[in-house]
Amino acid sequence: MLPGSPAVPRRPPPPPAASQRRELPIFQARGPLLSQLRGLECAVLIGETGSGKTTQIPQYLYEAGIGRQGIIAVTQPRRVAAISLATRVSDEKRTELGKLVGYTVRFDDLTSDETRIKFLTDGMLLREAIGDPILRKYSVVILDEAHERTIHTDVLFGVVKAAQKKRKELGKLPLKVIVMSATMDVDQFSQYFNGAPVLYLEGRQHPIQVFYTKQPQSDYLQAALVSVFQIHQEAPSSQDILVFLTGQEEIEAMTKTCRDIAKHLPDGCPQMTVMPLYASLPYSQQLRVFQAAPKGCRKVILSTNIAETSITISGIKYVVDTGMVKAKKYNPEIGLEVLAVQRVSKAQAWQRTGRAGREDSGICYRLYTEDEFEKFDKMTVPEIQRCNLASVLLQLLALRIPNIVTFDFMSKPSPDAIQAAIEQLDLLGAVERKEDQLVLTPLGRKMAAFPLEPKFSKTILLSPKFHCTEEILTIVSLLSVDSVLYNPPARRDEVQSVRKKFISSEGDHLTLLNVYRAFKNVSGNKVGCSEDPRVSPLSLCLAAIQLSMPMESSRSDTANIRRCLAHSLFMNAAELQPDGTYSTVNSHQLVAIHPSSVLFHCKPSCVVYNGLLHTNKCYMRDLCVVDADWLYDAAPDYFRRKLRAAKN
DNA sequence: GAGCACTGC
Repeated sequence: MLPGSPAVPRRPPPPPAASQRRELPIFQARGPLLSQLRGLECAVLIGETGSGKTTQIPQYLYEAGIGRQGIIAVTQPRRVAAISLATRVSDEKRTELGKLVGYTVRFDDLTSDETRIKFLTDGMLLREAIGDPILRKYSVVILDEAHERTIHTDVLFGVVKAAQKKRKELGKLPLKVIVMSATMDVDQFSQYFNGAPVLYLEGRQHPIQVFYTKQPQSDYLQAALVSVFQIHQEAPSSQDILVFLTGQEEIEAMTKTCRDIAKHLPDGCPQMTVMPLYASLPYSQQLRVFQAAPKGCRKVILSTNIAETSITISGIKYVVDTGMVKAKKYNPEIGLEVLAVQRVSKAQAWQRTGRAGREDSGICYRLYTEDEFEKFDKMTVPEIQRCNLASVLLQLLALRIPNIVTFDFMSKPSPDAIQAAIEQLDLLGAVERKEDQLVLTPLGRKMAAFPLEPKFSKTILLSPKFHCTEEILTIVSLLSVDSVLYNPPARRDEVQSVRKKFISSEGDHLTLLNVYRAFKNVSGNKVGCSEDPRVSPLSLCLAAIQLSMPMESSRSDTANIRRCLAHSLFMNAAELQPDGTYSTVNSHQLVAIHPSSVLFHCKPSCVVYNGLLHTNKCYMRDLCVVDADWLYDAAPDYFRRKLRAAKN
């Protein structure tokens, strides 16, 4: 019921002595590697997992005096990785974390004037670039895990390339760029960085046998179940199994089925302990996958793609890959996110396979035929080509990029997606045309200061007008933490009944506010007491205070809060139709209230929502009941245009 | 009428 904890970094194993650092495969290559890197502006470094590249390269550079004039930055897609790597490297250097070696992630900065090796999230370096587009603090930027192609890494490619060029023109200290990746996309990286040399590092991956099915499988769940129990009957009980499935619902159902079957196994068959693993699972339950099963008992982990990259489990001998993943696509025409079960890419399949060979040789069962595999896409489509670009566009404009359409993307987003993002920012009042160039308005510049989606930044910035800044800050903070109302299928009734106590007939935003107020009372009035530091009310308050916003409370007047939401979410409005369905004001799309909404069983005549998600149906999520009049007041021009369009 | 991959600022 209450906020679940974030993935707190686990303390890494004790630092290896200098001799152990020398045993890493990469140590053999130290000399030649350094002499090459010393002379290069750009390099692409390819290394398997376990090569030690992420922990050692920054140290080698530092020890060899390369880049000592500035800071060596190492970016990571995930906070946990940035923090644990910094901890690891500072231990190896036998220094205190935050001195020579430090890290910066959102709301958590452990660096000092002495810091020379800095681990940070890719998004964080991008944010720093807004204040300093040529990254003058840094002498070296290492973009790690580049093959993951997160939207932030992709934008950083363009930013560091531009910074490098600019610094050269200005005759400043050169910026060295090192792209680190697993064995894919090599040519693309090298080409993009003007033919940068590719250096290969030996890994320490163990051999993995890969098996395909002989026939295509019509039911991958059934096939997975059969595989698990076949392995279970044949393999020694100390060898654990990791199964890749697509989502929470599916994983919970399969967990139950496996447990039921495991209860009725024939004599002589080992015990089995089945554990689900997905991101919205509370942290305490996620932790269970790291505990070794008792002797004579096999661990079977049923996971989403979270175990592909974010969570590494030791002791996995068998991987069962269904070849399916649930992933988001974005349709810019109607601003619709589609979440659908689809085939993985070849790269993803290899990533999954690799999870079987971390400590010893492994075995991977692919529940598809080799012919099917050959038809998979080579790479996963980069995130920048399948999501809403409003946030990124706002950041690029804050970076004063002269022209978004000609920005040097490694993989260009579609013109439609860029256009949709421009329109979205225009509706929010964040952009304007000046001398035929798109620039931020003063409001847009303030919006870029918040580490939030533009529509939520706008809501906060509007809140003083409605005298409800305190409430809006709370609501926006809670919206950004997905575990406030943790709701696993098994405990759904229980959660629903608890939530009933706090339900507001005015919608989900106000229900969240009620929950928070109740939580605050029982937990001793600590503002910002959310266990999840990612977006705490406190940290957003700080951002608001920096913009000198008055911290007013509307107290029991919820109409003002709803007015404020209507004024910032007017482009996400839907009206009840005579036939009982809902239709969006913007594109007359047929939509429904998501079952997780407190308004699911209600029929308010007019609502605004945070976003649409298409799964089996097109659902509105996070709704607030509003007056139709407020919408018109919020954006008269917009609604006049809509009316005209409707008449034509 | 009935359901939510994964990150990140």
